[in-house]
Amino acid sequence: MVAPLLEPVTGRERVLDAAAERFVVQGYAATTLRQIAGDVGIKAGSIYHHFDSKDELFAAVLQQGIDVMVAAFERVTTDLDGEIDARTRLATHVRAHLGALFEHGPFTANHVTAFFTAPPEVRDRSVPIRDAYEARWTELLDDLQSTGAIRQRVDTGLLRLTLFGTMNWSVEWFDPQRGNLDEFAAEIIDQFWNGVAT
Amino acid sequence: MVAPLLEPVTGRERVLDAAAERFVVQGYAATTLRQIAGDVGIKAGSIYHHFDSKDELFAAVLQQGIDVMVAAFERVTTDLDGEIDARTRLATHVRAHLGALFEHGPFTANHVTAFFTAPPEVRDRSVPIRDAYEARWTELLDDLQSTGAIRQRVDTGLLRLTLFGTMNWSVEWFDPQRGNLDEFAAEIIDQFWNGVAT
DNA sequence: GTCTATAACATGATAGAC
DNA sequence: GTCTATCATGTTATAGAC
Repeated sequence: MVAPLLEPVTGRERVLDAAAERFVVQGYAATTLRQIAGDVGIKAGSIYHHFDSKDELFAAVLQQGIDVMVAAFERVTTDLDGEIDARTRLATHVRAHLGALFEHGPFTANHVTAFFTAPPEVRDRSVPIRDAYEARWTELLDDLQSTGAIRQRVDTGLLRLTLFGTMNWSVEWFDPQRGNLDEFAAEIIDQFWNGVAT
Repeated sequence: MVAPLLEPVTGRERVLDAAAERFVVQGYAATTLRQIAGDVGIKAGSIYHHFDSKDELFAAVLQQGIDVMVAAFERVTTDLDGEIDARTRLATHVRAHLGALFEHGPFTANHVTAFFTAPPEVRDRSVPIRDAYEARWTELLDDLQSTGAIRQRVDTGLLRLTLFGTMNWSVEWFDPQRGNLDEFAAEIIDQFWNGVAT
């Protein structure tokens, strides 16, 4: 578990942190503004000074989650500068994605556990936010294919969805306390890279 | 779109059908009992004559969805009797799973689109229901591995989760009106079976 | 300007009498 | 099945404290 860079100081940050915690374990519907307010030590109505609605509050949580994911992706891209081995590049980004999910607090995990607990309007509004991150993955996979490391027959769009499905779904069952994230990432890569057939 | 085998006759069935439709497009929280009651032509309170709570109603929808999935799996297993080609067996089951999701009404799709919109208690209570279906997949994959068709190094538990992630997530973006379900299933199998590396 | 409390309203889930 | 009542929750308006 990596501690947040800065302890929340403003009232808005405190509300945002409490909301992320509640949403990720209880989901959108089961979380009440009175609970969040109680966690922070204020009244429900006061939340409306910081956010226009429960929807806006949840959207802000998702936005911060994506910001963390994008930052993790960019950092790894920089670290990989000069690396040409395709499998290493893919594996490093997979590990970074899993790290963001499991090692950077409740904001990123909300995209998996709570995203679909929100009303459709909120989800729809979050799609463009996610697109920014997904575009980086599409670019990566297309690049790996253009250099010849990934078979031409493979649809990189489908591959991205497959990878995301595997990585994100793992939030539901993988326990970083018991399992090793490095080994887990390695297993996923082996399966995707080589296939399952003998 | 395959029509339901029987038109709903009892009041309970009518409520269940209306609920499945509402839940799959609006999610759990955004669906009100008044909407469902209105669709059927009764009052909200009257739903409690058929179901003990909104939670129970949603759980019943999920249960029916799993029943359809299990039935589809069993039917294909029977059809495959004598088939020994491992890739064909896997591909046929993948196609059956996708068929259940896209061609058998709103009940099955609720397990993807609405499952996580429900409060955690409802989700937790549905896990055993899903386990019955997932156990059949585990058995299939283990069998394919024991016959030597799937590499020993592959974790069949992870493979099942990977396959489920890919197939279920496709509900969010695959449009059976535009795409061909047979070709889609074939692409997935190719990717999983052979891997993506050159 | 920034943050919060209070009170009131609308809607929805739910229980019970009929 | 309906009808009525109750309680929780999102939301708004208003006012008060720093």
